[in-house]
Amino acid sequence: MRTAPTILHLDMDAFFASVEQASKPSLRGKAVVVGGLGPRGVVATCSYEARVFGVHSAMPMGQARRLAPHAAYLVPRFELYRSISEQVMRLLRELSPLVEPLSLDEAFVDLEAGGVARDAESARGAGEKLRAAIRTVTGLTGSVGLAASKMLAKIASEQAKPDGLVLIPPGTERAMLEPMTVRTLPGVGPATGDHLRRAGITTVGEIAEAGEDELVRLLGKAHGHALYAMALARDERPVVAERETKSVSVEDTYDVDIHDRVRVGVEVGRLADRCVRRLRASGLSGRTIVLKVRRYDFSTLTRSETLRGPTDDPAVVREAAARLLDSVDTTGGVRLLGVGVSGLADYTQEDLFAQAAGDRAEEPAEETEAEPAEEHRPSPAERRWPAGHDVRHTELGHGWVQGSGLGRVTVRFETPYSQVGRVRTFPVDDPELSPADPLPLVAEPEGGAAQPSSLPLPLPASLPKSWSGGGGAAATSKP
DNA sequence: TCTGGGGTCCTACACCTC
DNA sequence: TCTGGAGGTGTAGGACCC
Repeated sequence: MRTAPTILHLDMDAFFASVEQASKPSLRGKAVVVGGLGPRGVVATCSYEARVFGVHSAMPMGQARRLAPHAAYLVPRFELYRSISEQVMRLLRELSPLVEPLSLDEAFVDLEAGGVARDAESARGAGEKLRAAIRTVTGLTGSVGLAASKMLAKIASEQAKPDGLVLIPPGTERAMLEPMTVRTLPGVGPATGDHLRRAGITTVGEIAEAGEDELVRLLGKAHGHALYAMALARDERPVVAERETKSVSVEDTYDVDIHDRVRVGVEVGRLADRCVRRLRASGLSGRTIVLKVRRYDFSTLTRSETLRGPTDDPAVVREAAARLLDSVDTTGGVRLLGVGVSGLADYTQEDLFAQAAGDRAEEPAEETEAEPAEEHRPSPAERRWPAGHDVRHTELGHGWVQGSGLGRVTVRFETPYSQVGRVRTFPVDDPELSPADPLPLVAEPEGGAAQPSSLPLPLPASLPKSWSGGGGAAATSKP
């Protein structure tokens, strides 16, 4: 393990919710919950103000609404979050070529590989400059952890939240870890946590005391060895810049369980098409087709089939998924269906079966979302005007959708740079109202690309010209 | 109260080949 | 020739992460 705390973990604070607060002045300082708004939606992220009421990620939306009835409930806008994430990742790459993104709002950086830090002092300096640059470029806050390994850097950034920086000095790691709960360690979730608790192990120190053999006996070889090493603060995993994709999948949870077997088949076909579109967009093909079914009672099963060679042919994937569905009992209803492809390759093998199926194989339509099934369509108002999305009125200017329904849409007219705006309600088909692209969170400087000279880090190129976050977010277009 | 979506990794077992 | 492993592959499920 390295001797200097030169691995940095960045975690943006309440990312989706913070982006929404930055783009909507009326939500600043308020409880904001972002997630699926349907009857089976869950919370993706919520602001710190919402957490005060006990709301947290992965919580069912209904429960969140009971805990925080006055919070703002918004549909995620992944295109917008992705574009802001790219700005942040560019700042990280200014520090080092070794940047490992974990998600839109989290990444590891190897500062030593970038030559920007050799010791605790220079690492801390780089971390503080990064936080300042993120704030300047995006207007958002991120928390930074610095340590000699990935595991410890991640624990440090967790301690730093919100809007802070924590550095774990080398040599202090074991003493720091000992009293912490086992759930602090990556890879210990509810099941492993319970397992350990039943064996009388609740702290990291107790894992170390129990010994490696006992851990392996309790949790199996891989998990046991890994956890024991982590408890001793041993983590040699390098920061890896490029990760190969191992599988591509799509799935949908339905607002109401599907009982009709024909309809289940139709949905599986749609999911197969969507999965192939994603596969092709990444220039990939795959050999193993996986069907996932979650039944009415939440029991989940998967069925898979491995083909002779990789394919990206929609007809082949549809047919394989249909064969897999034949082996599944769906009486009682299904709440979720999914189709995935693994065993990926970056080439396809024309197999005879695909050629035979060729005549029947029409290309999947170039749509971004499959049409939801007729009987579960969201109302036209909800579909056209998702909560939180940006709109433009010919006279009143830029705003966002506060809510819609019953033929009306309520809009608050404000921008990231304005005061709190006023609310107006319109008929959903008002010709003066149209969906709009999100605005950058930080106003571009006068005259375009010119940047102030006092910035702590070089800025990336000016914001993307096309901010295409408008229509795509999934939650309200779900069947 | 009622549990998303998109992934990764591990384990266990059956089956096959050497 | 028979038999018992070892090891690879395919399949299913579980846990975990963000």
